[in-house]
Amino acid sequence: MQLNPPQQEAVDHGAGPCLVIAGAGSGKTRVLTNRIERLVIQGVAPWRILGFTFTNKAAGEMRARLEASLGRVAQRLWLGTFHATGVRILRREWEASGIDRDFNIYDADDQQALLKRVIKGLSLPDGSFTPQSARGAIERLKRSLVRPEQLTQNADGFKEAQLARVYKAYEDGLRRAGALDFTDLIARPVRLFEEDEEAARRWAERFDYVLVDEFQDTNRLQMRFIELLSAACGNLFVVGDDDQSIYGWRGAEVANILGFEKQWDGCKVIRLEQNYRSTQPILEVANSVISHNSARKGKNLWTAQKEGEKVQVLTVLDEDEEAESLARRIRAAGSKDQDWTRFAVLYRTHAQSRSLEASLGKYRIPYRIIGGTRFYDRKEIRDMLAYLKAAANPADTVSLLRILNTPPRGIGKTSEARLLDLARRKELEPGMLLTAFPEFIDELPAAAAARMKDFGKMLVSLSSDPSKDAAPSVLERLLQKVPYLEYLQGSDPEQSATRKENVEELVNAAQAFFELRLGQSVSDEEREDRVGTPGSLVDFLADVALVADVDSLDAGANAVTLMTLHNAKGLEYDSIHLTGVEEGLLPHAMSIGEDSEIEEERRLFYVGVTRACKRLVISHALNRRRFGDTLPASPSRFLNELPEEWVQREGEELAHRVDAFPQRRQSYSSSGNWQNRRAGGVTRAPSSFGGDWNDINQETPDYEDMSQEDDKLRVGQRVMHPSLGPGTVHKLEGGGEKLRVIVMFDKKGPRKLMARVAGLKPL
DNA sequence: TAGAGCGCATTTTTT
DNA sequence: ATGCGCTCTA
Repeated sequence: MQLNPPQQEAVDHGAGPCLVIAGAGSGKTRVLTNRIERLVIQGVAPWRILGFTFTNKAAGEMRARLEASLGRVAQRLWLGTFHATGVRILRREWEASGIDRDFNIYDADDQQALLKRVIKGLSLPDGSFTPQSARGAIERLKRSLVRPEQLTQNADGFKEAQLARVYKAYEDGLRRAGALDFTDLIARPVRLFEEDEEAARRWAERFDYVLVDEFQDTNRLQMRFIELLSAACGNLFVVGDDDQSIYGWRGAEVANILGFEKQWDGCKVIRLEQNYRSTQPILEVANSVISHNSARKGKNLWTAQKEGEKVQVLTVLDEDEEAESLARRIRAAGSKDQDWTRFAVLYRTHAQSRSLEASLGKYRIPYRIIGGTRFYDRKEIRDMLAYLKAAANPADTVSLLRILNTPPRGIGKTSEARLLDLARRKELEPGMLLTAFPEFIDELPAAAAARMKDFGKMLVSLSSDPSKDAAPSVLERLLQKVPYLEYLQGSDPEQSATRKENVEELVNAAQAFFELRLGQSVSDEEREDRVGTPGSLVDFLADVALVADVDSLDAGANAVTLMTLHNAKGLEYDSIHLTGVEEGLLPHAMSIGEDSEIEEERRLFYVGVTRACKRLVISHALNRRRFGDTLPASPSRFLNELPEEWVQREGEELAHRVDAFPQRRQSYSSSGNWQNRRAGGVTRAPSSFGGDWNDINQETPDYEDMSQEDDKLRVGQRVMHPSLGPGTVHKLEGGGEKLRVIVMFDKKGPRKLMARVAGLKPL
């Protein structure tokens, strides 16, 4: 398909700043990829092009497309999220930034665990901060590049002085654990550039073209980052849609896009208003609703697809009926060709997925959920990762405390408190006491001391060198040494099966990651951004830290997709069911009041509507369960903003029935059962790593057998290769003449070799 | 120290 | 409804 004139103009834009206002479905991804392609073809070095995307997945897809047209050079493009790019820079600038080269990344959960400990330790008056509120406040400060010392000096009032203390202690905690939080990943490079002119110039001069996708959702800090990195070339090309700005709560500033023209002299503005995705009725609905917003550039999407069914608006009695009717519709529409990937069900909050899941399960429609409790957020996975992180870095106190007594090993709260106290007196991290200074532990009561020393030994034995040991091997050793699976068994039987599966998934993910690295030869330049030997524990942990759930959305699974409106950004489906369009939910109760917040909710609605290609069903229930009991719900104000000629309403008469609002309804699904369906129905992408590892035998290596099979090579043996250097045997495959060996080389990472010709010498 | 039992807040959205 | 943190008992 050919580009239309404004698209072509954007692709061909030369030097200088350019703002592309790209309406929903107007082909902005095509514009971005074609533009990068054009630049490279005209001779711009790929590594001098810097592109920011909103998710890792978007970056991956863009790179894949470019690889298809440009070939391998596309791998050298700087394409990624702000966070991933920040990490890349920090891996090279760790010294100048005053951080560890192999810094840890703390996510929201880790941050809160740390804050909880910090707040407790400061003994502030009557819980003036919850971990959540402190995290929010600190994040805002970091986004404005305010450091703890500055806040301490300029604290305005008692409350802020308290916050300054929390902030300071939190930063100390991060530093001692060698960790950065998400915001640091951008704030630290920005701070470096602002304080070190030379570094700022070095990095700005690295890039000839800077491109930003989803520009409407950038915050001030990210904007600063962009400015600094494009300062030398001035070729800043941003693409976005002010009507789709839905991350204001996370600090995103629509002002970045609304004021872009003014900020950048000689900025070219291009508008993409032809929509290639949706039919006319859908677009009419979208346009009509969004026109009620005032803070916008204003545009009118149009489509050549004049045919199309009207948008349906359904009134139903309650959420169970909503789920039921939606499942029936999907069943009817999808049973012909059984292609479930064409359908998506959207909602405002994750909690709404429960009844939807129940109905889909009942009708035997395969589905998967994006987000919610993300894979890497599950307790069992976090526990496993905490073990791995603590093994890699015992000073990571957040991880260490998480697993100190999980599974229970007789180190309870009292012992933990004593350990922390001892650590404070010795000015060492608790993990360092346990792993490196066991003699100090003897100062504690004997019984607990013995258990702690055992724990420390176990931790040390997991990996002799985390930056060289293969990630899957360490994980296997962990499962051998810690009776974690047995511990799961103890919990409620419904859940324990699922949890075990999840642990297996993690083992698979580690394995897949290792196999992915096996196939990659890493250039010296790329190695600068990496940490640890490819495929090693440290490498794995660094990769896992940045993964979000949308990133693992596996297009292969034939299933209906369930997700929040936020997760749906950038995606499209033939048929969209937009559920729970009620006051209090969309717009959400938390955002009713402020006009600007209502407008953001309206944009969220708009995003939902514009995901649909052919069919859009919007539903609202007259009763909704909240916090356990059922309350009446009124239709969303947005439903009054629809153009009636393009809409077909159904079930409206329900609202006038006397019995539509019963005092209190019992939930009629037999309680507790949806868990079951969830476990059966969810098809989870195995991991974020797309590596092809089918040809690899996944069995757990059997150490005994291997040593009998070949007396020279066995798993775990140290070997020397003429050109690849020293390494450790990771796995043996096949036998006799065909014996192949996977070796984890200290410098080069994993390689698969024919044993007969590899010329390996045992060490 | 661990597990049971009770009261309480929780649900907005996520890189 | 559920999950967490707190208290109390074995």
